[in-house]
Amino acid sequence: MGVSKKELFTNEQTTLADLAKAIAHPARIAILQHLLKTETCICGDIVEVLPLAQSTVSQHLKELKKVGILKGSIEGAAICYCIDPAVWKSMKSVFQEFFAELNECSNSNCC
Amino acid sequence: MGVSKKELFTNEQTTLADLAKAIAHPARIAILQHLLKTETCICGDIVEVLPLAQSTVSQHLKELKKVGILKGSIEGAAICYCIDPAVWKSMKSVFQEFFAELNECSNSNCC
DNA sequence: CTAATTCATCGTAATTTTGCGATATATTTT
DNA sequence: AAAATATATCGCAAAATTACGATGAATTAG
Repeated sequence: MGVSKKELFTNEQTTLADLAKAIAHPARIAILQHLLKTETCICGDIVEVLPLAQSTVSQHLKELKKVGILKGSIEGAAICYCIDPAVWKSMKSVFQEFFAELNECSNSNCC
Repeated sequence: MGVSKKELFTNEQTTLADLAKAIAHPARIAILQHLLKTETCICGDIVEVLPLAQSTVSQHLKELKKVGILKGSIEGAAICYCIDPAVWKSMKSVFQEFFAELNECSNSNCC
């Protein structure tokens, strides 16, 4: 049974896994890259740059909002989506620290 | 319909998404952390450090092998799992470059 | 006020992921 | 050769993800 066993892992492990999951879809990468490229917030043209239906894009935006990378603010009829720089930097650190942990293997038997 | 539309995205986007997906589960983070902590390859005690069945752990190992972070070598009756330092470093770079792309938003209307 | 626009949510369906037990395969031990 | 050990794979079931169209809610335009 595909029961979720996430309660059996540490907070650090589930946090990193959740952050990774947030960017574990090309559509969400595309959304973030578009925001990074334009260097500003997006007020209404996200759906146009993605080959997906509006409702699907909205779901992906929701997942990015869930981990806090994106924040949306109401701007009249439109909603502006921005990358939260603080969360972005914190995410960057989390990944950086994880990837920094590698030391070369000292076991001459297998590496 | 949950159709996969990954062919509609760039290689860069799907590559990053696939790498993120590889570490998007606490069990796989735990496996990697254990390897990082012991600073050597693991020959046979992976299942013991995880709260999951042997077959489930084997599946998670398979997913890590799929993106190349892990490589396994037969060592008698056991199989030794090692982090591939080259793949690890390349992964580190991919994430680093992605996270380095942030410039502060220049739109004073919303940020 | 009404129509149009923008985005979220709901309902539904297909797909993928997660997990386990059972079984298969390979090696070592006895 | 037989038993024990280690790991992979199969088959299945539950859950999560992905996607879409339809609908709802809020705002702006006319």
